[in-house]
Amino acid sequence: MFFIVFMNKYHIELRHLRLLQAVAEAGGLTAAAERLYLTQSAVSHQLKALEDALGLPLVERAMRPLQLTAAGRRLLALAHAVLPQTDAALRDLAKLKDGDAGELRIAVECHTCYDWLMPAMDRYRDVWPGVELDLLGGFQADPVGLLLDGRADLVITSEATPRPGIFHAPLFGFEMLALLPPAHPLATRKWLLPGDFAGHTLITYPVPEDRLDLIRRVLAPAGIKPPRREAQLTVAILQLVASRRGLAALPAWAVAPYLERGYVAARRIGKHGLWAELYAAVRAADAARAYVADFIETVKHDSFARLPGIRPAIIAP
Amino acid sequence: MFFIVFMNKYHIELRHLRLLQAVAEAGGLTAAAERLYLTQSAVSHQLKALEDALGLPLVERAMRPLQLTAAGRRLLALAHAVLPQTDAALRDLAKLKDGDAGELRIAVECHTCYDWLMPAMDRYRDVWPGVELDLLGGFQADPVGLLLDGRADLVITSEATPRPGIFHAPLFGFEMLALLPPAHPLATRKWLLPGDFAGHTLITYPVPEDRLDLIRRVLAPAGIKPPRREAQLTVAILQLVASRRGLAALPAWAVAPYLERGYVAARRIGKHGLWAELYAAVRAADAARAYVADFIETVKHDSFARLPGIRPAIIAP
DNA sequence: GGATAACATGAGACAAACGAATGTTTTTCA
DNA sequence: TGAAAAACATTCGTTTGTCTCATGTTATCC
Repeated sequence: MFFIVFMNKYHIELRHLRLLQAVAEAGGLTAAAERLYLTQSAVSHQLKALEDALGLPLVERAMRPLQLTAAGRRLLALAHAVLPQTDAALRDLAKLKDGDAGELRIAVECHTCYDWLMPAMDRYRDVWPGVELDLLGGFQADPVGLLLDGRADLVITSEATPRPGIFHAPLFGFEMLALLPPAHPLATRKWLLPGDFAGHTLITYPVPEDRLDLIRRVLAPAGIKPPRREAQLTVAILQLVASRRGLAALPAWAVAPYLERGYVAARRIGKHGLWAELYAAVRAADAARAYVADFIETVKHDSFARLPGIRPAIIAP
Repeated sequence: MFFIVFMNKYHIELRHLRLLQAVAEAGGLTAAAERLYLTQSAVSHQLKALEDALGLPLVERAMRPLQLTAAGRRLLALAHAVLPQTDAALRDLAKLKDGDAGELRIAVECHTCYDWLMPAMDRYRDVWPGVELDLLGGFQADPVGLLLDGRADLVITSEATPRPGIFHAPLFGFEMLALLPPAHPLATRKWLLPGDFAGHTLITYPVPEDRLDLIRRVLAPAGIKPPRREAQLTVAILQLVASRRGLAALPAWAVAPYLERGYVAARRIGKHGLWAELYAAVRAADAARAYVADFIETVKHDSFARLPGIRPAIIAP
């Protein structure tokens, strides 16, 4: 045979662009694998296959955190151009299929969640103008019950206990950080242990103890019951911590702007940190509706783009 | 289990967009399959899988030629937006790999080929401004020999006889049509047989008989040797046919504009027509160079977009 | 300089894609 | 209108590709 049949102009696929985007955003293969719900091995294999096919390295391997090469950046630019167009097209197809109108009454369990929910809702409104969005106010003892009552259509919750007729879509995992005054003695520590909270007042939102992850999952098991003081607003909690009235625990994303200004200090709770997860609960009958599924996708995508220190949700057992 | 895990948001791939584009351009699954170098079965399977995943039909099946549905047209719009961007990115990556400069001295065997070669070269120049393009003029007895002599870098030829060190890239297949004066008695026939040429003058380009497909593959095997008259230019040949000086055979694409005006009539040669193929011959060492491979791709793509009545090349044995 | 986290690699399991053969529907033409 | 031809669909077996598991290697952090 005198000549090679080189018909096989390698065919790049959207899968590869999604991979590269995840690697670039997550800053590493392992983190990218989590986002894509794949193993690290699969990501490594796929990236290598892509690089081999192109004949060019896409990431600088001899350095961590990983950096993209010039070729990688060019392909990432393609991903940024192409993937949103693809999403828009799929959204249009979904509208052709199920219609573009609907109603979404949203109840929120977690106080700080409004921080990211508002911008996500704004983005959602742009692409689903025909969907009526409503936010339900006030504290709810059993927010998921609102779904079954027909008084809400979607609930943001940190509980994913399976219930008949309810579908829990995982959103993301986030870290709760302990907050202390800037010059507090505990600030010398890399992370805090349950005992460190003894003898301090705990400043919290006005919710029952079993809704506070720090108490339910860390302090109560260790038999520690610090006195509580309640505040309605995030800024109020921060102000009380800064003025040495006690300690608090808030999601990392909620305090990031205050940490930058040195207003308070933050430390991990336990060596690996205290992680919680958020879910969007919907009626099972609604889970397949395009405007519902896309709201959940929008929230996830928007959160990963905006919130620091969050990680993909661990899929429910 | 109370709820479905609907993680599987279907992942559309570029392969699907290429498929849909091919179906839309070719006007049917079978023709699309030829262009994609797949079987009709594979195309049917893939399209059905895509439609099932989207939950929407993309083509109107109860009607031929096939028509796209609204959903199909929306997805085709995505393909038209996305695929050129992808090609551009891959071209940029190729330039990163192999550089963006080169030299391409092109020899052309077939007289009419300039019709499509010129516009294709213009398009190529836009994306490879660093490549020096030259057209070699004059008739060549052995054009592929120019490659081995180092006097040309690419030859457009209808011969694909394997030769050491030469790679033949198939471009496309085209039909040779017999041309006759508009009111000629033979014009009542659906197609012409070898015997129909007996007793008529054959008007041809000034090349040896073995370069004329009509003589070599149809008339000579049938033992028919009509008198020849030569003309340099395509319009001259057409003018001679129109003024009843004889018959001719030219590629379908070359005569299409004249047929529309009723200047001459055209008929198939044999029931299934007389088909020929064109190849781009390059030195094997050059076949992998990005600027060479992309020239070939550009010619193919441009030809299919512009030339009527061509079909994908049958891959060489 | 050892422990740890992150990436690479090889082998096997599994699923998706493809092709050959064949069935069905639509179109064409007598 | 009815037979032949062309085009699309379907079934089944094979091939190809993708993922995971287990393990090896490399970089980073104290």
